[in-house]
Formats: sequence, C-alpha cells, structure tokens
Amino acid sequence: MRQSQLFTKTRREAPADETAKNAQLLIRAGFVHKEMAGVYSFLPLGLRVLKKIEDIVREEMDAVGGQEIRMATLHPSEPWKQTGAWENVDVLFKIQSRTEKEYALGQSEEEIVTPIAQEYAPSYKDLPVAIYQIGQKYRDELRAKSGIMRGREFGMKDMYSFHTSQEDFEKFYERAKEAYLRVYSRCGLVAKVTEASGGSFSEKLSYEFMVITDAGEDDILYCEACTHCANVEVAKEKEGDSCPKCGKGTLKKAKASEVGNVFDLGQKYARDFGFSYKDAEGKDQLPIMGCYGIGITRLMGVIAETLSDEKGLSWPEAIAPYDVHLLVLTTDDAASVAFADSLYEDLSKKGKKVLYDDRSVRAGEKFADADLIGIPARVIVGKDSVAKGEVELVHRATGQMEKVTKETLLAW
RNA sequence: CGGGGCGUCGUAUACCGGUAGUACGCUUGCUUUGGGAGCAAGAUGACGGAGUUCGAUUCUCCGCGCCCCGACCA
Repeated sequence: MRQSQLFTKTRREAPADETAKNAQLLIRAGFVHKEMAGVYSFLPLGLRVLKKIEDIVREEMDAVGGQEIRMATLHPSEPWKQTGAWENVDVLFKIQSRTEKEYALGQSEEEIVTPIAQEYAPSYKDLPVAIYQIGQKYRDELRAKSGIMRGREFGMKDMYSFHTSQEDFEKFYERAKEAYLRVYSRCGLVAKVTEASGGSFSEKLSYEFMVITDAGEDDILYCEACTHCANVEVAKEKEGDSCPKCGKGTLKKAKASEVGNVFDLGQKYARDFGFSYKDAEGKDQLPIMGCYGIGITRLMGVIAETLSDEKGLSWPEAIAPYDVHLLVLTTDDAASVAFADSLYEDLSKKGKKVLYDDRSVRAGEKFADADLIGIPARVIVGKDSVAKGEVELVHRATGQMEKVTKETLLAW
C-alpha cells in the first residue's frame, strides 16, 4: 500500500475527549474513528489488525474442533423471554419496530445457538460439538469507558460446546483453556487464568483470562512463583499472603483486563429450550453446555495499551497491519524513488505486506508517523541507499538499527 | 444510575457581556527535504433551546453530548 493513497492520516494531537491511551493512540494513528461513546468504526489500518487477531483466534478455535458459523445479531425477543434474560439481563438492548414488534440485539448468543444445536444434534452420535462465531456484540452499558476496551458495540468471538457428559465437557474445557492461552501469547501478551464467579446465570465456576494493565477494570491477586491467580472478587487471600497453591510465593495485587472467559453452563439452556438428545439406549438426555468468549476489540485495546510507548503503537509481528514500513526520504531524487519503488515491488513479491511511505513530506514527519503507526520493521531509503545499495532496517520495538544490502533484505 | 468535570474552525487550544485569536491540518504559489519546515495569500468555528440584558459565544436554567470516579459488567 502506498501511503500517499491511504485515505487516513495521522494526527499530531490526541483527542481531548479521550483519556484512555489505547483510544488516543488508535485515533491519532488513524486506526479507528469514534462514532459515539463506546462505539468505534475501524479504518483500514485498524481493520487489518482486527482481522489478524480474528485469524489467530479462528485458527486456534478450529484447532480444538470448533466450527465457525455466523449468527444473526438482530434477534427475535422470544428466545430471550424463554430463558428469562429479557427481564433479567439489564445490558440487553431491546428495540421495537414500527409495528411494535420487539427485538433484541445480540449481547451473547446462547439464546440463538442452543436452538440451532438442537436442530442438528438430536442424537448422542452428534455430540460433542463446538460451534463459534466472530462478530459484533451489543451491550447497553451504563458507562462505556477506556476507549475500545469497554464499548456498547464490540467485536467478540463466542464459542459454545455441547457434551454428553460432565467428564467430556471438562476435557474440552481444558483444551479450550490451552487454546486461549495460545491466542494471547501469539498476540504478544501474557495472560493469567483466574477463577471467578459464574455470574447470575450459572452457579458454576468460570475462568477468566487476565492481562495485567492499568487500563483494566479488575483487580487480581497473583503469585510470582507459580501460575496461581484469582480475581479479588472471589479470592479468600489478600495481598501479601502466601500463595495457596505453591506455598512458596507471595501474592501480589494488580489491575488487569479480562480478555476472555470460559463458563460451565451446565444444563440451563438445554432445559430452557427443551434441548434433549437420545442416548444409546434411546432415552432423552440433556447435554452439558459450555461457552467461551474472547473480546476481540478489547484484546486489540489491551495490546495497544501494553505494547506502545511515548512515540506510539508497537505491534507484534503476528498482528501488525503491515510487515514492513518502507520509507523513502528523498522523493525529489528520481534514483532514490526508483530504488524504493523496486524494493516495494520486490518485497511485495516475496509476500511481505508493505506500507510504502512515498509521500513527499519531510523525513521527520515520516519518522514520527512510522513511530506512531507502529509497524514492527522499518526500512529506510536515504541519500546513500542508491550508491551503496544499502538500506537501514530499524526495529520499532527496540529501536535497534542495522544497515543491510538490498539482497540481504530480500532474503529475510 | 449517583457524583464530578467539560462542550469555541477538521484537530488542539486562547480570550472576551460589544460576533473570536493562535498552532497544526486544508486550498494556491514559491522555497525546503535524515526527526512533525519557511514565506505569502486564502477558506473554515461558539452543541441545542429558553431566560437575564440595549446587546450573550461569555451569565442563569433546561436539554443533549463527551470524559472521569463509583455502582454495574450476561
């Protein structure tokens, strides 16, 4: 992509109406556009990051046997009334048509997925099954906050699994947990797993995936010596106590953001919808159900918060909008431009995704923009490049610079 | 939803009871080109409503919007 063609531009100043670092940087860099409190549009650069995160999530869900579907986000009110959520879930957006028919906007999809599963899984032979989707969710938050981290419309992956036994469910639950941890680590984050309450709809325990950041809304207690971590909501210990798991470490308190969760739903929804399957003896049985959520847009917000510095964003390679940011500094010099053009072409042919800053603006502006946008590798074509056949390769995260020949660069 | 703060060109800000200035961005021209350039000439602005007043962008009230703290977070 030639940057001269990119329709977004960077901004020098952070917006006055955002204090969250993720929103300030993402808006300044032109990744997102705010529509209203808690609702953001994703622009070309932001959408590329979002899609890469989605692809990682998709790969990991597929790897545990999940099958992707796309459910409606405009829902009939009936299933919501059937489970009691119409009355009990206060974040549910309810809307009314001209003819006063009632609808809900999807804030989670148990009400939709359970009847779908029911239709296609009448037998124990059809189970277990795990289905998921990646899409928009709507929640009537009283207070949207923290930029893209807690919105009224947001991107989420939600998976639902159905099993014939608690044991089978728990096996899958563990695999899903491992898959989640792979998602976070591939996104450049370290996530901790906590036990937390299941909320009002489930008496069972759930697990939350937490990334330590001051922008988070949760307080966690974690052990420095082992993997133990608990939400302070449910922890029996307090800061400074010794770890209940390993006994060696001391518990530390930190602010964290919940970037995913998994719930044991038991048989609640199967009961609500009368979803039973026939077992091997021909008897009706209720399946055990689990649900697994990852807040995709929140995850992107957390990455922006934690992997950034005073100059701007700094994306890990796996989710960066482009692999290489190619800068040509002397656009009035035909030889430099030709050199950079050929690099752009050759790198692209090698499969690298390149953002090519071909604009005729000053070098300082290009550097500042590159720092802000945060593409991991920067290739600089300057005055000497043509003569020496050499470019500078700068790593955004470390600032480390090396001079490499065109050949070396293309081989990399 | 309770509490607090804020609302001025596209963005960030300043001033003011007598209709608004600066910087960046934008348009045109020239110069410049390794860390957000310079000169010149332009275009663009007071959230909405009511009230007080000779006169309101400024003061008061009511809406609306945005941010923060809390509550909430199926």
